Amino acid sequence: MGAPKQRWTPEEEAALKAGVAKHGPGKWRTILRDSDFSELLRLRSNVDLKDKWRNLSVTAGGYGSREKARMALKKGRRVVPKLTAEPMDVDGKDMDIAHDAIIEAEPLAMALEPLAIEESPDKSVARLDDLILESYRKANEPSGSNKAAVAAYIEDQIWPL
Amino acid sequence: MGAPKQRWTPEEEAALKAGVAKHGPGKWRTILRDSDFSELLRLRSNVDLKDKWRNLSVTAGGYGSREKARMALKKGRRVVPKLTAEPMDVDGKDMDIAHDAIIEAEPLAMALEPLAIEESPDKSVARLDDLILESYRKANEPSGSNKAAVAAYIEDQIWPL
DNA sequence: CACTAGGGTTAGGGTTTA
DNA sequence: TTAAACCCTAACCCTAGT
Repeated sequence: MGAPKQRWTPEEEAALKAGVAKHGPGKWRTILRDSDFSELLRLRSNVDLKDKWRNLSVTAGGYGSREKARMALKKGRRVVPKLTAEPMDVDGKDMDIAHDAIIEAEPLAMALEPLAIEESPDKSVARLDDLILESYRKANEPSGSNKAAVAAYIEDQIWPL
Repeated sequence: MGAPKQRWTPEEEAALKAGVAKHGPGKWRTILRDSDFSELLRLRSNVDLKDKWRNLSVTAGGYGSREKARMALKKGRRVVPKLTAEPMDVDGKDMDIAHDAIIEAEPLAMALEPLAIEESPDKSVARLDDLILESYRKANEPSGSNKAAVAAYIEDQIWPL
């Protein structure tokens, strides 16, 4: 059998997040070709990136950081076979939209000028933009410095757990 | 207040084994959809099949109740990234390997590859036949139903003359 | 033909039950 | 206490649409 299963390392995860911050979500192949990330993500396909980003979006929805309302579920006697492994509505669509709004609002590469923080009632949005800018400023200073560190910086600041 | 556990019957177990022999391990949904097994496994989900197969694999290892061959597995790293449209290796070379593996496989549940039984009615069928019977023999005893009849039924469904 | 989006399925660690 | 059955969900697959 071919693929045992590849768990995402923190470095890969950070690289993906930085890549999305730079190019925007949906630009998986672009992120993969970007020399800033191609090394760290060399073992991942564009589809892998897409799937991982989806997972991140779902878990970032709050379940991950503060999950405890789980044991409330009760189990009933099964009468018919479980049709599918969870049809469940764990789609996370809402979260995806939120993320897209944040990231796509201003792909980092174009956002070197002061961000047009038109309104953004959600303060987390403004904070996010600042953090990305700051981290990339740092990234460009020490040439050839550790990309993973930069990405990890972004990660820790934005998605702390 | 609990979910009543539904123990696997010998018939279900035999159907699962036959299904794996026909489609290979990991094709749980395929096995479930196969009309040869859908009747017997109508109360089981694809995840149930997977879990049961795992249990069988552990048991087939021959470890006593006091042995535990727990998670000694380490995570290997994939060497090359999976391509978007990965070309599957279906040139028959793998079939030979799989065939050998099956013949030598003593813990039945260890490593089976899908076999194109319908396409290649050769002597490997007889080998498989023996394996299924053997594994079935291992499955239980006392219940009133006729085990041999069940096994014969399954075999007839899979390998009709 | 290459890529992405999104639903579906599997793998494997964790949890519960008997 | 243990093992079979069941749960959770990240990772991976399939495929329509572009």
